Amino acid sequence: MSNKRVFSDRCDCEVIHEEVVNKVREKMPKEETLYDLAELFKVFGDSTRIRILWALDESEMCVCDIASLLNMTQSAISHQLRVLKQAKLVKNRREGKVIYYSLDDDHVRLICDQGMAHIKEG
Amino acid sequence: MSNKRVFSDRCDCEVIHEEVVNKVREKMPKEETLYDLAELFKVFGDSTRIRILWALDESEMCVCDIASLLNMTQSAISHQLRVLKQAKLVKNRREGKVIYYSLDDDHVRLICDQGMAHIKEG
DNA sequence: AACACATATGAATTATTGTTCATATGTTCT
DNA sequence: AGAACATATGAACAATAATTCATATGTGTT
Repeated sequence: MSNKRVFSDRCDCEVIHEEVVNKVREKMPKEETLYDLAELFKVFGDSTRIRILWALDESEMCVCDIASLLNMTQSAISHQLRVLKQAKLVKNRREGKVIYYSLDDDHVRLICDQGMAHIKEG
Repeated sequence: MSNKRVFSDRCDCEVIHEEVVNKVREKMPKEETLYDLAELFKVFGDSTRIRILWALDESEMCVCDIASLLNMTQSAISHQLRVLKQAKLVKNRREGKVIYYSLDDDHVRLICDQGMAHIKEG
């Protein structure tokens, strides 16, 4: 076990286990990748969006229906659907005036299920 | 297919597919559960915390090591570790002055992996 | 007991983000 | 073309949260 101590730039304390830190550093994904991952989870990290995702897992729905279901304004829902779409979590199709939203892929359900499993253990 | 239209409280538009909405409403988990789920994902939704989780997946580490690895202050890391611990995503053990943090359960990895899978498809 | 060190924490500041309000876009129907 | 409706969007406001700074706590060492 190494106990060398090295000052780093912005850390006000010292590295205690340099070897471990170096080993872990090598295995870390690119900064950018982890940033993107955090951005993805940020999308799941809002109760309005989670409720939308959960609802769409049951059935495709139009914006008004979702707004009514969640008792929120059409505008608020529309803004959130945009966020979900940018994250490629939902897709939509148009049928006349009405736009139907649905889940875009299976990861959504898997991620939610894992999250639920964690909560239920509490 | 039902096309009844009903005004709802706070929605500025009308329910278009009442049956669908009612069916979905029945299947929705309790409001509180989905709130908790969102709170969980919120914890994953920060790049500092995601990097900490990823690092701890490689090896248990002390606070200084993590601070050094991520080039951040000890204080910032400590604050985030508290958030992670409250969410039961990490645990710690003391060895003298040093406190080692590690992942608390397997969901962390599974959730991260699903998230990564989603990103990589993009 | 005094000191050094690893970590934790409270308050302040800055940054980010969700919702609202007003309005714009795009579609259907007459 | 104009009216009605479903949805989208930009700006403003309010709420939340991440980091910093100063300092406190807890442990080991001399």
